Amino acid sequence: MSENQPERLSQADYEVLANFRFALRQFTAFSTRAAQAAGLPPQQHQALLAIKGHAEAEAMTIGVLAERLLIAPQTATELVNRLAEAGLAERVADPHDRRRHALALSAKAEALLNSMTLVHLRELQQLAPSLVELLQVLDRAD
Amino acid sequence: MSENQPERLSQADYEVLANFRFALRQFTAFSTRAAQAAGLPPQQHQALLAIKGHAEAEAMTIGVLAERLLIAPQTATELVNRLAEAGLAERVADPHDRRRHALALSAKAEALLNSMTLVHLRELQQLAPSLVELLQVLDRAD
DNA sequence: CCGATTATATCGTATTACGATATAATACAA
DNA sequence: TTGTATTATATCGTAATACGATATAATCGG
Repeated sequence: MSENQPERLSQADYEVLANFRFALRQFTAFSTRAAQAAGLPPQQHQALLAIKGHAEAEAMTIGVLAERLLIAPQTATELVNRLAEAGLAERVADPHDRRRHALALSAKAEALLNSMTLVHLRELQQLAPSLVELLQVLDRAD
Repeated sequence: MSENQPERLSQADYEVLANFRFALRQFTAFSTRAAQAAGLPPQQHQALLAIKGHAEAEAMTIGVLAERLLIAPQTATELVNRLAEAGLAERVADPHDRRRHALALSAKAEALLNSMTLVHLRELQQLAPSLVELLQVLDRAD
């Protein structure tokens, strides 16, 4: 790829890809540690972010949450159960379609997510340059 | 962050971060599908890449594999057991330190990893522009 | 108004990672 | 050299969580 000949891979190609995956793992490990330090299983943090970070126009439902987290719908159900037990989110009946359950964050969840998001954005600002460089090396023809 | 005031987060900040995580999930989901289509559990694919993509100078051992995959050493042991059972890698006794086990890929593993890596690099070349843009939005002061 | 579809939920199970712990080899100090 | 700490890998039991199969309830389309 470094010579734009997709058929032949050099050792460097493997190394760049391996380094990219390592960088992604480090970021998610950072995120996991930050969530757990706040008393939050990482997937619950992801759910809070997905709910809060959803375009305000559309309603966030169990099904949409599943799509955004790339998990099966029944897994999203279970995840929302855990969020509810932890007092972080609750189901709000959708008056127009009583099959649907919209999701609302508690004040506690908003506060947690606020501080978590600050920390994550800062971390990403640190990581961004090297990630961008890795991505550009992947793309480079030389 | 979009105004470089780390104390206040806008809705857009949450959305950018949520979109970034979504993009990462999509990439790992792509990778998982590609691995499983090749008959490989995704973590075994990661292990092969980490072994192959390790700088040639240093030996790749169980412990180093654990560091690169960000897993506990005993988990790396179990992973290597599975790789060995699948005929993808084997332990090579280190003559200088008989506690250490170096790791060597089989021809089958090399072939699998070659085609997987080609597909991954192509996918990343597609994804790179939007990932870079997301990262730059995260960093932007406006 | 009825069969098909959609949204969510329940239950049992499988995978896999880890904590606690064990074993073997090496390092290093006295 | 010998004894003890340290390092590298391995074993075992357990816990977390995601999914397949399936169920239930609501809505849609004709």
